[in-house]
Amino acid sequence: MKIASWNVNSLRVRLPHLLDWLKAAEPDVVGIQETKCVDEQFPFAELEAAGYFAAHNGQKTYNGVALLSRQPLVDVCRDMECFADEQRRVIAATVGGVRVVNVYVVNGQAVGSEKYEYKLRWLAGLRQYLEAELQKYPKLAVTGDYNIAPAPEDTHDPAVWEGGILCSEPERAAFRALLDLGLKDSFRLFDHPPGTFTWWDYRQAGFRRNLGLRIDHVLLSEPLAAACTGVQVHLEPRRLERPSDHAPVVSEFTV
DNA sequence: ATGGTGGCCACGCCA
Repeated sequence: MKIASWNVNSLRVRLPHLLDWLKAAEPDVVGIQETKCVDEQFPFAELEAAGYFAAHNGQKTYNGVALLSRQPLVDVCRDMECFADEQRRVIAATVGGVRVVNVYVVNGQAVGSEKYEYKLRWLAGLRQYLEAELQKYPKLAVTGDYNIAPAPEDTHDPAVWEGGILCSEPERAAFRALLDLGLKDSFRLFDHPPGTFTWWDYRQAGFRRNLGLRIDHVLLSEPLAAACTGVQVHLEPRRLERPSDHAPVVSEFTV
């Protein structure tokens, strides 16, 4: 079984890339972020033809998250009960006994900004939400664009990034608070080459120069972490013409 | 040099 996370930066633009990648990678479940479309524009038919059930929590222009699955998606939920939010950033569903929560965490723009304060409030809400989900579902996977690089080695140049947005201590503390619930950063269960990232700025030839960050993560509860056999970043879609600025992250399981 | 690239949408916002 494979559970993946991918920020596609507009699903309508990236649908051909997504369909090609689904065929090549054969993930069982995919959390998609930044669909940037309303539910009426979501390509249910194309994804069904590709063999995937889908659930979407969309809005116009910004944000928007979806779950794709080869098996039916059960008990779909589109908000965090404990945190009211007009922005569409969460979707959760149960697939074959595994609860999958897919999140698009607030970017935060700049440390100290209003959006940054919203990001920290949002992450506190996420912690509370996931704490309750873990009570209900021992097998929990949390896919997402977290917009947090957990450690200096998750940046191409700590001198540039440390203390700034995506890398500030309060953001990292909020990420650790999620792990403190009993979740594992699945990527760190395995060894990876230095400079393994999931996002590269479109500007300044960031991908070609590997000026990246690791900000997309699949967190796993203990039972799933114990069954996880590997985590990979798929660079192929990032090499294409008109790519998303993010690459897919795939966690693989024995079951 | 406070730029730069891209998506949305039609100008500025957001990342």
